[in-house]
Amino acid sequence: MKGGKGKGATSKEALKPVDDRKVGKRKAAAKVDKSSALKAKKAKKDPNKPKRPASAFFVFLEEFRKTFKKDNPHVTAVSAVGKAAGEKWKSMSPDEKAPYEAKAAKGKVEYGKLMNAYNKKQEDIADDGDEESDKSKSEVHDEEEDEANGEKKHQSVEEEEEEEVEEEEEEEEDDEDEDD
DNA sequence: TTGGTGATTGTTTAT
DNA sequence: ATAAACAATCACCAA
Repeated sequence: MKGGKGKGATSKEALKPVDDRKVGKRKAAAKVDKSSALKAKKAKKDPNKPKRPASAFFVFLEEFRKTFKKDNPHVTAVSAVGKAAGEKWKSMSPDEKAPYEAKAAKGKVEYGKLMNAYNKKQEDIADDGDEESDKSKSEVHDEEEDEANGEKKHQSVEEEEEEEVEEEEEEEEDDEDEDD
């Protein structure tokens, strides 16, 4: 065993300082921390900034909400669904989560493409320093094509799914008759 | 009227 | 590598 996979890194998992509800309200903090972004000049909002893909848990959560709502039409509290979903999520077996993870992984790939385009744009803006009006004449057509085309993500895609997960997701959209 | 909060976990990103 | 923030959702309360 020479190498051992231990790797230096702290083998100890002492990470997890924030165990509790986490920052509690990141929202509030986020607002306040604008300084980090506007430390430069103006907090430029990134309209192209791709939102983070839903994690496996969120994918499951969406569906779970549906079920939960059906069972508890009265309960509409987000916290109620979150707790129930989290509890069940941990109770779910890895195989059950597999399909959710698969979808999440896929979304992650697309996110990589968006990031590529976004990243490129950021660089473009950075070039000027101030994005601004005169640059606007450049116009931004959706420039996300070649680069995003089949760009293999450098991130190693571990395909350790020995289990054949049916990837055929048949979405039957049965019209739910909205009873009038 | 508007929007922020609450709660879950996972992923993403920046330092 | 680690810490922190953020991803969706929906009803309610405060200013």
